Amino acid sequence: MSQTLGITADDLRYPYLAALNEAQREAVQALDGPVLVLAGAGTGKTRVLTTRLAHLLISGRAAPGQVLAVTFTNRAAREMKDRVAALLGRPVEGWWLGTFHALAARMLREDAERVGLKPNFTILDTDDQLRLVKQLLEAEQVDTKKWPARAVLGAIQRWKDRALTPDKVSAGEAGDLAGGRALALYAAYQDRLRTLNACDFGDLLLHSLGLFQDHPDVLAKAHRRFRYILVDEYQDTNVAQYLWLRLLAQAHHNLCCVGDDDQSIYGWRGAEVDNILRFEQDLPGARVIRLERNYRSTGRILAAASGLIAHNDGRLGKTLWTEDAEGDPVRLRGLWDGEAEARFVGEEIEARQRQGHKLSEIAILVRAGSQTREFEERFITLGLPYRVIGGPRFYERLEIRDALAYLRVVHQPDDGLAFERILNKPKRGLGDATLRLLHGHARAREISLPQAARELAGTDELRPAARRSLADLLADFDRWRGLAREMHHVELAETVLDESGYTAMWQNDKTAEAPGRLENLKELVNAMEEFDSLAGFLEHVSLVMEAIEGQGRDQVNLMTLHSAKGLEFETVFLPGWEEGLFPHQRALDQSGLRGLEEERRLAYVGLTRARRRAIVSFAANRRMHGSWSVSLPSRFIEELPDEQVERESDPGLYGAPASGFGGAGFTDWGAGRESPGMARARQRAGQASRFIDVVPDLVETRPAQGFGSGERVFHRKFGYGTVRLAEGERLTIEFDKAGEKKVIASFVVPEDQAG
DNA sequence: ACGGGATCCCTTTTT
DNA sequence: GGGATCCCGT
Repeated sequence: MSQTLGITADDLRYPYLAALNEAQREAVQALDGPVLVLAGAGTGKTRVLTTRLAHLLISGRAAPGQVLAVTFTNRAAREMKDRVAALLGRPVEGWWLGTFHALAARMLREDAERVGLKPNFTILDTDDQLRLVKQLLEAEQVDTKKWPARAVLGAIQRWKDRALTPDKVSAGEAGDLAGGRALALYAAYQDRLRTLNACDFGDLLLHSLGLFQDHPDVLAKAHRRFRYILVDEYQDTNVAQYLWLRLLAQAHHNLCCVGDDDQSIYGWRGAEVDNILRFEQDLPGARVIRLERNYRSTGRILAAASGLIAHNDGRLGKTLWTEDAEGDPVRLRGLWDGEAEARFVGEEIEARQRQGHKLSEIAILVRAGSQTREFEERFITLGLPYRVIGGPRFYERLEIRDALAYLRVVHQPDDGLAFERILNKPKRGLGDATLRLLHGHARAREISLPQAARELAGTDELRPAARRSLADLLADFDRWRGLAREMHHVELAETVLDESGYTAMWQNDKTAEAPGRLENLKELVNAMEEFDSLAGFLEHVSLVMEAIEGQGRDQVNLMTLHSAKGLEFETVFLPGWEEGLFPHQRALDQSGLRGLEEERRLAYVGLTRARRRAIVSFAANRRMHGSWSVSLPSRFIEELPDEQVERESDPGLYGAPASGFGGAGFTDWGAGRESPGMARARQRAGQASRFIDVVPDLVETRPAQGFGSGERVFHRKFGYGTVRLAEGERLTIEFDKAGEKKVIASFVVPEDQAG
C-alpha cells in the first residue's frame, strides 16, 4: 500500500506510480473487483488507464492475452497502445485492446456459425444499410416521403443499442413508425442481413451478446480468456455494450470503468448515462474513485465550466480543482452577425500569431458542422492555415467505396449490396430494369443478389445484351476469385480495378475531380500493402473508417464540439452560443430537459478543452438555411458565473460594457426585442430579412479614400497590413504576412471593410 | 438509360 | 445557401 507517508516498497518496485497523484495511484492499484473511476476533464484519465494496463502486466497479475481493454474510437485504442508500449519500453503483443466493435467482431468470427453467419461475413457501412432499408420500404410499400429510410434505420439502430432483437421489441415501442410496419421491417432487415452474410455495426455487439447468452460454452471460453476488463469513456456505453461487459465480467468481477458523467454527449446515438450513474448499485462492492485534480486549465476556466455544469441535475458530482494560476477570465463577445464573428475570431487569431503562438494550439469548436464554412471563408481570405477535423473521410469517398465493393464481392460472393453498387459501374447496360428483375428473383427465391444474377444469366428473362453483359461480369468475378488464391492481394486489387474497366471509367472522365479520384484509388491500393491478406484489409477498412490526415503542419483547428472531446488546446474559441443553435433547437424539441442537459454538457466539454484561454461569442443576427434570423444569446451564457467572465460585446449588444444598456444581465436584446434603432430599421426595411443593411449606427462608415499612417488595411493578395507611409495614392504598407510593399491606394480597403 | 432542373430539408458521429 | 434526391424529358 503506498500512502502519502513516505517511500514504500511499491514505490521502488513500480517507479511509474510515483508520477501519479493519490487518487490516480489508487485507480491504478485497485486491480480486483469492480472499480469506477470518475475522471473529470483534464484529470489525467489516459495516464491512469495506460499506467493501470502497464501495471497489470508489470506486476505479473495478468499476461497480455488475459486483458480486455475497450475503447470507443480507434484513435483512443491507438493512443493507449502507444502509451503502454512507451511505459513498458516495448510493444505489447497478443492482447485484446480495441474498440467495442473491433473486439466483438473478432470474437464473433471465431463462432460465427453459431449465429448463422459464415466467418467471412461482411460488415456493412451506413450507405449499405440505408440502401437495404430503402429496398425493404419499397417492398413493403411504405410511403418513403412520410417515413424516410433514415428514420427507420435510426429506429432499428436505437433498438439494437438497447439490445432489443425484433422479437423483444414491444408493439407499442414501434408506434406508427413506417405506418406501423417498423417491427416487420426490422425483422425483414435482419433476415436480409443473414442472406447477405453480413452484419451492421449494431449486430457486431448484438450477435456477440447473443452468443454469450445462448451458448454457455462460448461465454465460458471468454471467461477463461479474460481476467481483467478495462473500459474507457464508460459514460458513452449503450445498453448492449453494458450487457456485453456485464456478461464478460460476471466470472471474476474485475471490471474497471473509466468515465465522466459530465461529458456524456452521445445520448442521441444510444449512449445511456444511466450506465455510469448506476454503476455502484449494479456491481455490489464497487469502488468509486474520483479524479478531481485538473492539470489542464486555469482556475477561472475551470470555475466557469463548473459553474455552468452545476445547472444540471442528476450528476454524480465532482469538484474539480487546480493548482494552476487563476488565469484570464473567459471572454464573452457579442457580435452583429456571423460574418462579424468570423472576422473577430480571425483577428484574434492573427493577434495571437503575432505574439508567436502556434496555430495548432488554437481551436474553434462549433455546434454544427455547417458552422465551419463561415470561418473557412474568412481564413482563406486572410491566408490563415487551418484544417477541418472530422470532414469527409477517405473510405467514404465514392470511388473508394466502389473499389471496395469490387473487392468485397470477390471476397464474399453473397455480398449483394456491394454487387449492386458496382453492377453498372462502369456502365454495362445493366440499369434499373435489370436490377429490379434481379431483386425480384432474389426475393422470390430467398437467395443473394449475385446468386440471383447467376441464375438469371442462364435464362432468357433478360434482354440478350444485358444477359451477355451480366454473364461476362459474373465470369470476371469467378476468374478474380481464382486469382485471389495465388495472387498477392495488392496485385489482385490492381487487376480487378483494371479488368473491370473501373480505372478506365475515371481515366475517360474529363471532369475536374477525376484525377483526384484516380489518385485516391492509387492510395487505396498502396494502403493494402500493410495488410497480409484481402480479408485482413477489408476488416480493417470496415472497422477503421479513418481519415488520412495532413498532420504536423501549424494550422488552426476547426471542428465540432463532439469531435473535440478528449482534445485540448491553449486557446479555444466557442462561437455561435445562441438559443436555437446552441442549445440546438432540435435537441430541445426531441429530448426536452434531457436534451438540454446534454447540450449543457457539450458546452462544458467545449470550455474544458481550453488550457489558458476560452473565448465565447454569439451573433445577434444569423443566416440560417438561407434566411436571416434574429438570435438571442444562449442561456448558457447567463449560466456562466459572472466573476469568471469578461463581457466585451460590441455596442448595443447583450453583454456590452456598461453604457446605458447595463453591463450584465439581459438588455432589451436579451429579452427578445430589438433596440429602438433596430425596430426603426426593421420598419423601414419592411421585412426582417433586410434590416441588416439599414442599421447605420452599428456599421462604422468611412470616407472612401485617404489612408493615413498607422491605419489597418486589407489587400486582396497580401492580406492585412498597417500603413507606414502615405504619399497621396502611393502607400507603403507593412503587411502582416507579406512584409513591406508599395501599393496603390485603390488596391486596398480599410481593414473593417475587408472580406 | 441517363442527365438535368426542381424540390426538399436541414444536429451532433463512431464503429 | 446548398446538397442530395427525385422525377421527368430526351
